Amino acid sequence: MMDEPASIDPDAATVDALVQLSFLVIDELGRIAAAHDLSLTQVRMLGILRDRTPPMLELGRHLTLGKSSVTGLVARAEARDLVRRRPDDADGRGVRVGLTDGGRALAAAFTAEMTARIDALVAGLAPRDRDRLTGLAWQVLQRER
Amino acid sequence: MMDEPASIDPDAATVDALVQLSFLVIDELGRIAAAHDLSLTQVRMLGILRDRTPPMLELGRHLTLGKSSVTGLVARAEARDLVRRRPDDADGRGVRVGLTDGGRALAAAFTAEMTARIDALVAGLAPRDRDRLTGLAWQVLQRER
DNA sequence: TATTGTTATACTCTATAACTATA
DNA sequence: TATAGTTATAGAGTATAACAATA
Repeated sequence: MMDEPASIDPDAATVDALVQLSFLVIDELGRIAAAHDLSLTQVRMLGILRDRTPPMLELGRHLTLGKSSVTGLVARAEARDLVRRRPDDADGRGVRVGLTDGGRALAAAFTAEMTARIDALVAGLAPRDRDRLTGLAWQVLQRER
Repeated sequence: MMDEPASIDPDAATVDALVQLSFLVIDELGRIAAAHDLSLTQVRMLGILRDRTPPMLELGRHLTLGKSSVTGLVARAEARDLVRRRPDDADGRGVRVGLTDGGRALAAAFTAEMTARIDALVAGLAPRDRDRLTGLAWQVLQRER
């Protein structure tokens, strides 16, 4: 559930450790986001937009959100001058979303704080162990694509 | 941000891998929860209540939620017969929250599905690597207490 | 007075359905 | 007719402030 004691299943310890670590990491990200008055969804949106200016639907696909959810998300971010909506030149129905300078700065600030915080989390590990953890996490991620 | 490319910082790869893996794990848990019409918060609450019958404020402390948030959370779960509220014998102001049989069954079902899903995630790792990952995750968690 | 909990209120996030404008 | 997006509406989650009852 997230604070299970290890039990009969020999892999329960693995599940446990992974789930707890994941909650820890996501909580940290949420805390950093909240300090900037952002939700994790807003943060993810800013991250996506750093190297793209997608139409609304495509942005929604990246976030696994329906189009009306994206409308609201973008509207709130636009009200804070973090993103901008422009009509799509190629498609008269389309609207493309892009970062403003302020949005870009906020995304950069978040990334910096996130890196510092996660680095601090693994600071207790020996460099070799840090590399092992990175490699193992990567292996798990690779199989999920 | 969650899909950063590795870059200058030698530890960026570690941050990246950890954040992405965490989002993956939490997303999976969210999917399982959603399949049972539960939010992650509801799931966490059920997990906490498996071996406790705490007062509202204490439940809120476990979830890092304010008391009014807990009131709503518990009210919705109570409406679905997952939890029950009882006056606290020891404190006339207090209300204790506990699982119903249905809530307990749902918590157990969730745990089983979660274990299966996370096990599947790490199924690609050699047993020795799985143990290493578990140990490393644990090391990180230990230092955070 | 301090503490436990609920109520009132408000805002974000998400979803479904109906609607508009363009393709 | 199909697609891109918005609007209307509704429910969950969270927070703050005001309030009730008990300590």
